[in-house]
Amino acid sequence: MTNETDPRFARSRDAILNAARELLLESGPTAVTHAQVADRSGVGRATVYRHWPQTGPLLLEAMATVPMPFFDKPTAPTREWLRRELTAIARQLELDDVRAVATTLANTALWDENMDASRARFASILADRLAIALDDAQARGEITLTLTSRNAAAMTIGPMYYRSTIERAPTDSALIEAAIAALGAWSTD
Amino acid sequence: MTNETDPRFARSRDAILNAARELLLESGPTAVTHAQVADRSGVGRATVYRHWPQTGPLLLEAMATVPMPFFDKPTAPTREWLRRELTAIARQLELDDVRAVATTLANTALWDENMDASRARFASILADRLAIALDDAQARGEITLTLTSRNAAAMTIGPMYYRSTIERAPTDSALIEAAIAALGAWSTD
DNA sequence: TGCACTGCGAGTCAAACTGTCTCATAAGAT
DNA sequence: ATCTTATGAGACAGTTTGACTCGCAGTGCA
Repeated sequence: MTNETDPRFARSRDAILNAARELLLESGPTAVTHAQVADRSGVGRATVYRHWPQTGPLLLEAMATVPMPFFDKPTAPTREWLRRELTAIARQLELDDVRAVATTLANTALWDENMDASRARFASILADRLAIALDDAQARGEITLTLTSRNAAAMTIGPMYYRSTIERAPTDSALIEAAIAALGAWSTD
Repeated sequence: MTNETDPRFARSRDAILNAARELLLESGPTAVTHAQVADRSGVGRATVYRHWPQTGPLLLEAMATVPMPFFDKPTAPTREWLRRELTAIARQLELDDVRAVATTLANTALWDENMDASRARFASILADRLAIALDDAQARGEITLTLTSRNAAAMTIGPMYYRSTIERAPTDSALIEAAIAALGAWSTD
């Protein structure tokens, strides 16, 4: 049967995933078909079927190859860390492929349960990491939260996400600062 | 040729649009094909082609039949009006069809310029209305904005949009209050 | 180096789907 | 009552889809 370690297998797999990612970025999720992926990757059509009999999982794995913005391990002071992270996320959201993956995830998840699981995983990683960082910061007296820490992700990423996907414009630093300030009262020292 | 006022024409058109909207809601934008719309609407396949030779414009018009949340005409006091409007938008975002239209718009707009024009129109209506209302409120001394009024839509709708489309959970009132507070310093009288 | 293994490309094939056209019908206008 | 015209049904070629073959060649092992 299929040997996962065979270099030929790995080569085809990579070529297919690359082509799928390119197609998603250039023409959207509907362009990720067996035929188009085969053409683009130079791999035979039958080979694409062998690796991914359904295009859904292929699209899912292709999306996973795009590095998505996450909250890195928090450092002190939390406010500076948060500012850095949010700025990085804002910059990421200006990249075409990140926007493509994010909006495809949000949209496809409404009808595809595998995609929905992926969305949920992504959302909870972001929410968890930020909540932990903020709870720690509060414990250290850096901030007095006016918001549940579970609301922090929506409050900070939400505006940037809306700005880049609906308003389709870059996020300015004023928006980031306002979001940081909205989390609670930061101690000024 | 085609007579726009012919009741037969209007009947078919309505049936087609309804079927397209239902298909979008149930199975996503890829389900809006001539064949499926014809089946669902009970209209002949040729008739669907006669009305909309391309499925793109059909999807666009079908989406326009879903009532999307907008900022209504502002009333005083602005803070109460804003709270009411945001609460209404949050409730709208919990409806499946509104979420389907919003995320389909954001996603499809990345590759379809007609969809992108629709997205831009929608975004600027929201941003304009809110900006005008807030500038007026500031002129009347109700608030001192800490944010450009152009940033207000992203700051207020963004968190709710992220919450409903990425985190897939209802918006609580604390999130709305925090967003309102983040706009600036409200006069307390 | 030579051999056995197995993933691969190319091709075939039926089924389904797409887009276009024709034609008889009946709903609607006059 | 008669003319107009949107419609449904169906035919049709061209394309796409998904499932197979088969000979070939890259790979691991002796």
